[in-house]
Amino acid sequence: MFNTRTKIKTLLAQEATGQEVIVMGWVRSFRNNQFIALNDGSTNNNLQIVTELGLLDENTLKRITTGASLKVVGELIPSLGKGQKVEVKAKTVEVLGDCDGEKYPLQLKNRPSLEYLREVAHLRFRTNTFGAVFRVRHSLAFAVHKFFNDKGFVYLHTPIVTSSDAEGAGEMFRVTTLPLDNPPRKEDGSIDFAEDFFGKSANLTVSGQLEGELGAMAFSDIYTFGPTFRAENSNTTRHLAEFWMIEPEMAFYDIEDNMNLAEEFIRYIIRHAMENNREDLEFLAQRLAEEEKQLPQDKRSEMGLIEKLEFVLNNNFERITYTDAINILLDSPAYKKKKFQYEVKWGIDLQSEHERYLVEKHFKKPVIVTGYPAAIKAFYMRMNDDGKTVAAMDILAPGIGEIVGGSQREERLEKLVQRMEDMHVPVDEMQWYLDTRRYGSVPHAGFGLGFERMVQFVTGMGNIRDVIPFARTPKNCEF
RNA sequence: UCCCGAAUAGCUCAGCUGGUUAGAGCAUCUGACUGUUAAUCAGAGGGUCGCUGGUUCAAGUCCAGCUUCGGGAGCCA
Repeated sequence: MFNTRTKIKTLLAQEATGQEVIVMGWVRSFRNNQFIALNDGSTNNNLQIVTELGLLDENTLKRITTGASLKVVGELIPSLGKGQKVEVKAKTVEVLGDCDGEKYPLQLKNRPSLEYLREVAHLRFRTNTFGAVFRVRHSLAFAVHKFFNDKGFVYLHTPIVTSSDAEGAGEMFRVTTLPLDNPPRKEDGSIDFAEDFFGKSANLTVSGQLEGELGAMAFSDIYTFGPTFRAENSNTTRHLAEFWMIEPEMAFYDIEDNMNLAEEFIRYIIRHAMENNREDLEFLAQRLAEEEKQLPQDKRSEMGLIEKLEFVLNNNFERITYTDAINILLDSPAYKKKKFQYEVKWGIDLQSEHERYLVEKHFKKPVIVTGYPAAIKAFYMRMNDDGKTVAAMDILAPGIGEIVGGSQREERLEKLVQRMEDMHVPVDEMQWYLDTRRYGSVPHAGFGLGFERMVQFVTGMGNIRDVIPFARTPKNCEF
């Protein structure tokens, strides 16, 4: 058995009584031919390994370079130096893997930029920032499952490859095995997808919601948590071509139940990270604070990262209707001073600048907007009694914008079919979906939460490409 | 896709209104030192100035196109 080591996170919490320990990890720095800062990814804190002069031969000393991997056997003792509580006095040091200093792209003392690290994304996990980000990401993902599991939701795996293009959530990636240079064609010259692998045109999913509704009609409460794809040519700090989405769907829920669940859910996973990743979050808060020092005073956030998260835990989200939102905007000093680039009037879709104003200037906390005009929302959203608005809800977060989009679904068959026809959704292809409304239809609701945007919110990272291990964006599919 | 900005050493950046051999800090390598904490000290190596074309006696510097990156907008989660 090779792995008899103790992880560094565990060792740093132990009482140092000179007990023998085995540690393995990667060299972060090597000072004075004597002091190795070793990291194994279990925590951002390094373990100091002390090698007494003369312990190691010349050759081994030369091989202990930044990035090299080591196996160290030694005694855990109280540190003689000031920077750390405990350290390991080495008995043996074995280089497991060499790391050529001339070629290694990560020399951390250079404080490489986030942009540069994106180019070496295969190595960036070894930095403090990305170590913290991806431990927090893991923790949030774990909390997602724990939250829903504890409430009795069924984790339903909706398909990645679909033939349905009804959701209209965006441009889709086509999945095909047809030859690109010479596809089979029908008599009218169009491509004959009957000859394709699935016998019809297929795409990568843009949402698991419709399939999720099928599950909710049997299990009552389900959720999906999986990759989602949009072939939009979006070049922003908050869009990816491949991202992870959480989509719960609940039978016997109305729009208010839906909002309550979403709010409880967001608080739960943030609290989980706060309780389990405190050190990483404090490191990220520090990083963010230093980054913001570069900004002019008026661009800096009023709250630090930790305060912001605590604020979200301790304050209810503001709930307003779309109509209220429009009225607040029309009454705002920003509107009167003509600060908005886009027109404000009932019926428009809220623009980024409007959402930012509501969230960051007016309420200064997350806001849930409900009751959007039917014309600007998807076909499956339930029509309100006014005949003009639908039971939709968006949760807007400071700095990120829309983090959740959800609705109570239209459970009445005739109204749903009418909406589909009005919005040119192919009713014939959607009979399987309409069956839910034919056979024991019930009021139900659900929402979608973009996981990476949540990770951005919790870690304070400004660019969504820095919160997913390997970002897929237009013109970029490395690694 | 649109608007703005950027691209100079492995990294982070200087390089002014065009003018000899393109600089700094860090990293790397060599040596010294040895309880260091972004260790310190001395020395060395390292560049097709993103690509293509143009203007000019002369282009890292000016112009055009392209590529990539960053910020903002749209689309959205």
